[in-house]
Amino acid sequence: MTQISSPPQRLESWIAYLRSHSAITRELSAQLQREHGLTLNDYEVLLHLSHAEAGMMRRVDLAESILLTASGITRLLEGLERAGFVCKQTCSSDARVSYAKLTDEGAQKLSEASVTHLRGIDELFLGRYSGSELATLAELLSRLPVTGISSSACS
Amino acid sequence: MTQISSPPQRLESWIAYLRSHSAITRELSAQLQREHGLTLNDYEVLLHLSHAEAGMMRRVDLAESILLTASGITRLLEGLERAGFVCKQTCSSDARVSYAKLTDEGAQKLSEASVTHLRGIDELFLGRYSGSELATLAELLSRLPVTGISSSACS
DNA sequence: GGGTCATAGTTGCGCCCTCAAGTGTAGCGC
DNA sequence: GCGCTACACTTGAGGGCGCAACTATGACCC
Repeated sequence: MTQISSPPQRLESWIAYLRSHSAITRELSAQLQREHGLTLNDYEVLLHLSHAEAGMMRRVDLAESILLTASGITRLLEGLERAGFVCKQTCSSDARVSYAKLTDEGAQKLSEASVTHLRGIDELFLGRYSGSELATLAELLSRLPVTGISSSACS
Repeated sequence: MTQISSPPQRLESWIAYLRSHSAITRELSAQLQREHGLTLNDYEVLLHLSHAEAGMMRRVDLAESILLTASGITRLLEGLERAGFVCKQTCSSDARVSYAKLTDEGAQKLSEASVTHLRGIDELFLGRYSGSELATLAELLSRLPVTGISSSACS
């Protein structure tokens, strides 16, 4: 058993990665939930929509951009639609697709939530590094996979 | 809206962090599930137990070490007990605590799963960096929070 | 037009996890 | 011994999400 009795040096960064992610997202998620009633993924969706042309995206693209499955997006948007932050929009040229469109309330909500959320991210993540360290980190992390959903997404 | 219309440079590492984690854990989890019927957390539990004195730990300590709530651990261990990989052990000096103890089958399972899993981690994470990069990464990640569960966390 | 295949989206089912509330002990001051 | 608080753990309810199966459309070919 000595073979696994002590975590190899190599694994340390992996473990730190896992644990930190768990701790940080739990905290950020709780914050967002408490103060704005949003999930981390809710927030991400609003954010992506706000960056998109005309504030709308195809559901499938939305799914890919926040790394959720198609069904995940359906349910997530369900909640956001009920809350009035996004609305459905059909596509005239292809009846299969439907867009999710950010509403004014959604944009409003996003900008409110952004304040808290960005502060949280800063506290728990960004604020712990200098500018150059952040750049290093970004470079290192950018080598990691970012797909994994269906689609083969030859991104 | 221009205020959030383009993700600030600062946020890039945060986004990479989120996305990579999502992609990697989904893949590893699927791998582990497919080939061994284990969750990522199942695996972590077995691993922690294998490192522990006498192969056993208090449930509450186990919870903290894999960043799960008390109830999460109860349910997770439920599954592992049913599968015969861990067993319950009472404490003679304090009737409140019960230990989770790694069984021989559990140790066996762990060592089987380790092969696949370590390979997966290597492919998706470790293998993308040189030794010194790994050290840098480990150092950077070690500055992030690692608690957030109950305990004090009166946040 | 009628096959065949790819794609967008939804739904049923089930897992994992959290939160809040509840049970059974332990320890402490009286 | 009797309350009181602290702690370890369990349970019930509910949410988020993935997987697989399904529907509806579009594209292509004969």
